[in-house]
Amino acid sequence: MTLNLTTALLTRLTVSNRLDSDDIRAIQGLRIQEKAIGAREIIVADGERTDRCCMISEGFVFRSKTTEEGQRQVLSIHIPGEVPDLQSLHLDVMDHDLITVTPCVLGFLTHADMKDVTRDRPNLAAAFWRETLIDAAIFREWIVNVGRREAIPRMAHLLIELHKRLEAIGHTRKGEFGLPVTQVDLGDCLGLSTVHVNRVLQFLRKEGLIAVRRSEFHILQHQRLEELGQFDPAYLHLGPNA
Amino acid sequence: MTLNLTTALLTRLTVSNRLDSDDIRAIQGLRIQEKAIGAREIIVADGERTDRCCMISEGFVFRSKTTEEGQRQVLSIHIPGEVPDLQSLHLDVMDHDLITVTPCVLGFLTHADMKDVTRDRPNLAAAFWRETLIDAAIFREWIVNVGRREAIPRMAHLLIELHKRLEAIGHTRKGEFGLPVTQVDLGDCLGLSTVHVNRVLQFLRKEGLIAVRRSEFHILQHQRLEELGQFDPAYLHLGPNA
DNA sequence: CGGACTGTTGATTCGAATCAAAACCGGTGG
DNA sequence: CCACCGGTTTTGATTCGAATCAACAGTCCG
Repeated sequence: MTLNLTTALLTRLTVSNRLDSDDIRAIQGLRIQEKAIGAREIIVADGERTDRCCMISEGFVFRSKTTEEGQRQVLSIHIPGEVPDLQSLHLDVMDHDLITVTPCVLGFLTHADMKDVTRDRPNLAAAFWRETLIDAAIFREWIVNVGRREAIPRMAHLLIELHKRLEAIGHTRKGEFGLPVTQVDLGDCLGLSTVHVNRVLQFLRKEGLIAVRRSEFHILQHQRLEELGQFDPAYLHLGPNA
Repeated sequence: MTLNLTTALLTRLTVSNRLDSDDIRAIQGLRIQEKAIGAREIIVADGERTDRCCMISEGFVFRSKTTEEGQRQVLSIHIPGEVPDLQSLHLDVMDHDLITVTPCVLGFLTHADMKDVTRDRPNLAAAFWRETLIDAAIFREWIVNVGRREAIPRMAHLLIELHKRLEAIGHTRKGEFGLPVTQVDLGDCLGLSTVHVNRVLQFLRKEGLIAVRRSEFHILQHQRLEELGQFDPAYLHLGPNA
């Protein structure tokens, strides 16, 4: 069932890139090795070398680092269609962990194949390069989020970002999206303690901005939440290059 | 005097990339428009579109974002030989500011030329791609720094990082390096207030770890400062891909 | 000389971490 | 079916790191 894998990848790629029919055919021709994997499993660890990239077909994946004191910081949340370790194509050693948050279906692409297809099709090379640049843009925004925003706006910003990105690949239903993460996870994303995450979420619920039940997040007042989080979507670079 | 410009670029590129003689010739053949510019001047602003990239020949450049409340967060510090807006080649709109910290000599490369050279020489495309990936790796470490480290280790980490990067391009003299930034700047890099930056620097001086006079930083006890900052240089990806 | 940054100091406030304990939940197995 | 368990969420009390506020000293420069 490589079909679903390819579809997820193409859906995500065409959100931010203009691909012609030959590009699409080349993507469809890629060999992708499918693998289902459980929640909380390490895909690639900090310090490892790898000869393949991992595309997410279903589920959520974290990139994270853990400090010597055992404090974890999540660096990015990845959603279906993304290739969270695309950088391994040109950086030989992993400088962080890649770990599933939920049970996932992954598709593995060998570096050899990726190098072939990017050499043969400059437009695809540009598209994949661009994907890594968008990752970097999101990292930049996270630096601002963690460095300069207080807990409540920080959380608001994260939730809006996730909603926007999931919306772009059609994984939302009128403000609702499934995101099976714990409050511990959210704390690790935002550089906050679990206790404080809990209080921030309570505040946002009390204000009627969001509703959460189980792992379903529901954004009730988009406008107000975006203002609260000082959200400007420019950094997501959704939509193809002009 | 395009010679100095090209030298700076090549010095930096060969720190992290293996270039063959044809690659080097191609770089040397690039048209670079030189421009001297004062301190605290905006090179490209958030929201702008640009059709060229900016290479630093001399001086320091910040990438930064400013929140609605006027709080600035510095995203990265760039040193001679780097191309801090290389991402503009594939991201049409700037999502942050690029601003000089000191008087600088810059070299501008048109996107058209960059696209030509990367299309013709896949190895150079990979090298430039890799540069942007190393930028992203540094962003990731900054997320950890700002999100999970307290003020003193955070500062220690930044100083060690800068020393290592400057050392790689031969801009240090036994632990000393010139870095003409104010304490306000350091605060904006680290997500700390100016007052607290001052106290942290005093602590590091009192402990005999660093000495600062004017804009000259001197790292007196490397080992101890690295331990204090929990520094692991892997993320800098110095040295070419294995 | 005067003015504008820059660096320094002390007092106070505040946001978030930490500590500690309870309530809740979903699954497991008897 | 229910008791039990581990992980998660919630609550309250307390501590702590860093921001803020407010001066003041030092330095550079026109």
